[in-house]
Amino acid sequence: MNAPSRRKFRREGEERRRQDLIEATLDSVAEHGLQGASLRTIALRAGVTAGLIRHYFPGKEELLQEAYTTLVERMTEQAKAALAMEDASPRKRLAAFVSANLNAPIIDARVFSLWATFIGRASADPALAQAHREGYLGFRDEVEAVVAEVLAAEQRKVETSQLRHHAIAINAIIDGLWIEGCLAGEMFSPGELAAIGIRAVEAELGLVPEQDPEKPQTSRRKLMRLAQKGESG
Amino acid sequence: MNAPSRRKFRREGEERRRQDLIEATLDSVAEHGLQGASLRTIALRAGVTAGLIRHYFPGKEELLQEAYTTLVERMTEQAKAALAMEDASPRKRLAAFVSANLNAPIIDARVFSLWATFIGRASADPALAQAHREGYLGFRDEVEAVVAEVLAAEQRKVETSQLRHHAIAINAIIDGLWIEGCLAGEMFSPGELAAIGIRAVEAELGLVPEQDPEKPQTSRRKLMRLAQKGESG
DNA sequence: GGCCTTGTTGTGCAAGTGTATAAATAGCTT
DNA sequence: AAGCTATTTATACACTTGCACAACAAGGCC
Repeated sequence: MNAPSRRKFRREGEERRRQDLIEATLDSVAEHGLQGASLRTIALRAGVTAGLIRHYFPGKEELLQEAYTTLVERMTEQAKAALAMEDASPRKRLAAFVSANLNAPIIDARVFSLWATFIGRASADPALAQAHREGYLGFRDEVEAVVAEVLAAEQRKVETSQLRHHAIAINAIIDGLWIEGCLAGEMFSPGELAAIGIRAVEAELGLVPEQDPEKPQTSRRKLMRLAQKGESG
Repeated sequence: MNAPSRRKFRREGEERRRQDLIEATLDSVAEHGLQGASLRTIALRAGVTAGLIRHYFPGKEELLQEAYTTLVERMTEQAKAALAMEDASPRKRLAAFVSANLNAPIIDARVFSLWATFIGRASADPALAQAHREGYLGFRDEVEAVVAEVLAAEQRKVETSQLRHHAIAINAIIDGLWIEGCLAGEMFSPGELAAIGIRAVEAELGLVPEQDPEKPQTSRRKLMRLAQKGESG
């Protein structure tokens, strides 16, 4: 009779369990920060007991590192996916890329919380720092590639240093707007951030605003004034 | 003889002690994150014993909140200080503002680590979220004010919604570059980030690039091409 | 069915946590 | 010099933490 009644359990495949544990870790960190993400909390969320974690990970630190790596991969992968449209014009692809990065699901409070929590430790933890840098540089390279295509399509030649500067600036625009959207999404109407971002990116590249059929004179006048000032200076 | 030899101590003024404890808290968080910032660690750093903290703060949470408030105040204050130059032209002031935000001491790994650590908890902690929002909106209002001055000096009229969009975009540019500089300062040559930022901001506002005495034709040609495209579109 | 491997649970432990509170003493007041 | 008071130390406590390990049972294999 009242045998200690051990908890029933199922044996899951290794890959599945590891992924569940990583997901539970990310959930815990997003909700309660690194301090609130204890092995017991994580295990509870994953539907297992704490001891099991040690069977898949050498220690807590390794679990957190794998969780962060997973997060970075997921973020960059999602972001780059927006560049996949092969057929569209470079300019349209760039706009789609910016737009995708400034809407759900990339604009997301949970992901931002995770990003900030981990990145805050980057200056103290070389492993985190490197994981970030790789993700960042990969992202920037993608940006630089599209920018090069856009400028080529506009038949404009720029030096490589200028290209790099464009990529850095555009990356900053996207990052900055991403943060604002994640932290205070309700302050912006739907699509507003994307519109701001696209306009800012195109301004950075010196692209002529697309003709607005409503009032085409505006941009024409603006351009004339620009040219005039150029002559006089 | 061997009396238990209690530790010697000095009585400091309340203001001084509170400030020391807050500074020790910020140091601890910057170095080891929220998880590593225990009362004992903080007290050790401040040169007191842990029990004393309870004499100045109701609990750990309140100490952390005051520390974060202090941090935000310090950051926004420093940033706004760059706008103080009353005599310069609006455009020069804007450039100086951008430049100040993209150089030391505002570009600083420790401050960034603190910012990220705390902001990562903002979506879960309403108090942190509000502290951030107030600081952010204050900053953006400053940006918007300078932008308005700059555009007025250029005799350009823009709607208030457009003004807001400019401020949001410029804010994003500064934030994004600030992050890049804090996380990977050594990837940029001195002044490079500021140069990128100023150019991006001026492009956002549609300001004509300042005439480069070395090769003035370049920008003139560029402007002519811009104007031409405007005519044809 | 019975066995074996190993994924999984449960318990134990030392170290560390925030909080509470008693004891001591620094420095002002008189 | 003596006394007071409030700052500061020190200790206690209940609780959590990461980690180690022994016991167990799930599910494949023969």
